[in-house]
Amino acid sequence: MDERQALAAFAALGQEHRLRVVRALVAAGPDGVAAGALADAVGIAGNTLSFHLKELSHAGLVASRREGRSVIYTAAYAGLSDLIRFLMRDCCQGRPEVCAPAVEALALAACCPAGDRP
Amino acid sequence: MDERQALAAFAALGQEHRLRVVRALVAAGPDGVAAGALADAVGIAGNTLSFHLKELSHAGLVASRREGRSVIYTAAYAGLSDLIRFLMRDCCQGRPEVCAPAVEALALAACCPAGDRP
DNA sequence: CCAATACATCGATATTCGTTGAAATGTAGA
DNA sequence: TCTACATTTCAACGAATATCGATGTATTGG
Repeated sequence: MDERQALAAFAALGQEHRLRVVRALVAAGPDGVAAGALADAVGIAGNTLSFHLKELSHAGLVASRREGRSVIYTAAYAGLSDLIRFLMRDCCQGRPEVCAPAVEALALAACCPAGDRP
Repeated sequence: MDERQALAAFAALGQEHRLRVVRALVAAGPDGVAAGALADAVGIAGNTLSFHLKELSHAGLVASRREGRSVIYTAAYAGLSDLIRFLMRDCCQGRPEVCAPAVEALALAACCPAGDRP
């Protein structure tokens, strides 16, 4: 991932409705959510959502597939992971003790439903 | 971390010069970098950098301390970690096999200098 | 084929954001 | 104290962006 892609991704996430879309898709898992249902969940008009989904797609944060009349959107987990790696790359000058706790906390917290963690 | 903070953080990172500042600070480690040196590294005027640092500080992504005439900025590792956790919270509906590879890659990649990884 | 559903695109507008130049604040040495 | 240095604040301008309304495209069922 280069700086240009990372900028597009962070800028995409720095917008209320787009962040909600991505979080909804992250929580929904690989099954994804139809565009119409996303519009309801986020509370915006369909055309506005389309604009935001295009932005997210261009940033590599979501993917889409057509199913009948609906278009199903899913989170692009690889894109999210690349983004995080880009941000933390070469951190702490070879002194892992500085940021290892943060990474550890992430690994524990990321993949369990809320309330199901130690 | 709530949505408001996460939005501020992502919006802050979605700007070329601010992203470079954060990455420079992440790479610099806990010693930090003086504002003047940051301005040179990023290639912007001091007053413009001040504007961006204020934004980053308000988003909880950087911290600062005064040392003589200089103000030393450091990355707020806790803030970065919270942000990532917020983004990935409740992912993949309890099916960790979907995003575990991403988290694993991150843990391996984050805390080693480039070229020092398997 | 026609109508209805589900999304996407386009043009216009209003707001937000980043940069600049000038001035102010704070700190250290002569 | 006076001067130089380092950083911040402020007002204002130009550029980027989110939203809305209307229109366009694709898919399904009658």
